[in-house]
Amino acid sequence: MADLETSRSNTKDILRDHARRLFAERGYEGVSMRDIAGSVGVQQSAIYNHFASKQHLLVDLMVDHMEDLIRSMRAAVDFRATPREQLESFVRFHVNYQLDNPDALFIAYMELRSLEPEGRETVVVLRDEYELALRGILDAGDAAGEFEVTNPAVVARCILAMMTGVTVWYKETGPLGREAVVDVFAETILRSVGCSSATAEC
Amino acid sequence: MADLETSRSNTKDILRDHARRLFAERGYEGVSMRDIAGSVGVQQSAIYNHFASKQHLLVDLMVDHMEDLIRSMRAAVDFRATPREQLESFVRFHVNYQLDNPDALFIAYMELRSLEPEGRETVVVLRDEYELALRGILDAGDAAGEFEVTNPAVVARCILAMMTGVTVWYKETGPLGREAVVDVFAETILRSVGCSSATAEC
DNA sequence: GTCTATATACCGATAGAC
DNA sequence: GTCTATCGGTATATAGAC
Repeated sequence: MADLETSRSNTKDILRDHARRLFAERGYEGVSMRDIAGSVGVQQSAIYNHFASKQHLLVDLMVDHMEDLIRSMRAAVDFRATPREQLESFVRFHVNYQLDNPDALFIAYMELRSLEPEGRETVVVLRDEYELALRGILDAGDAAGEFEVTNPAVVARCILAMMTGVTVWYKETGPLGREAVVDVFAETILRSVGCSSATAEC
Repeated sequence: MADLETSRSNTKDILRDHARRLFAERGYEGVSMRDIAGSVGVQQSAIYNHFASKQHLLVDLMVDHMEDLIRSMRAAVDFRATPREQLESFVRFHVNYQLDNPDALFIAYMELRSLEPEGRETVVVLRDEYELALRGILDAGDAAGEFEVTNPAVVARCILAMMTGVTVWYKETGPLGREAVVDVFAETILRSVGCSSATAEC
């Protein structure tokens, strides 16, 4: 299909790319349809040929992102491995994904409040699905005696919050390389569940 | 001073309380001066008797919050104690403060982008001061051999992100008590620096 | 599918009466 | 110090020419 190859450069996709960046930078409420159109180089009314409203544009971005995130996570984590290996894979996947797609993840985390009830419910279901995958790893590790986790539900949210925050401060141009950051996260999080690569426990 | 006793119920303080809640719920850009005034029960123009602009109102909220946060942290953490005790005090203080003042902390974390350069610089200095206090504890513990921290600067930010995220999901009315949440944070974070109350190491 | 022009509503901020 | 009234500007969304 030739269409698939050129779909990345059609107006709709370009609009999505610019809207994603602007929403992440200034927030949904802080960006106008004129801002998005101006960034792309079209008139404001042209957006309505591709999205029914500003709200539909936000929902489109968030749902597509969550579906891609879950799909990618499932491809990156081998759920037949040991809980320790699953957790390390999950963390390394998530931090890398976060650094590759900082805007999409930041929006998914922050702009739930800007969604009207219908779209909000759809996104929350997807977010819970992702969170439950991590919680399942913690539960399994706890049951197998590999981890020491007082409360898997709380710890899962702590771990996600810690990782999601990385985009707030990490700059690719800074003194710290990406691999080093990923390593620190993997080590810190494995330690936090009582499981360190430096100990014999795991 | 009788003035101090009644200052909590004057119009300016009431405006601050309502603005803080609304900014946290919908974001700075998502709240209008009419929204704030309507919530308090005055006309929009009355706000300008107390704050020069919407931006001044935001800066006022953020600076006051950061100063109170730092003052309270210094009162709660005994910097003559061992690094382990300092870290546990810091974490327990922060999570409790976060649960007592979820809106103020959420705004300080999220609305830096809504600040114009002048106010932004003021708030960033205060935020760095707070972050450096935590980083100092990690450095001291690392130097004393009590902690295993690969990169104190990164870990300090991880710990803060983890704690700041608690307000996103924690509901006081939920199944988990506040003390239990604070305990999980203290335990998880001490573990993440290679230091657990269950081990002989600390 | 993009344009210009416009409808309708709301925005932050100010002026002046009381 | 709060009110009513209003200014100039911008918001989302739509209509209709091309």
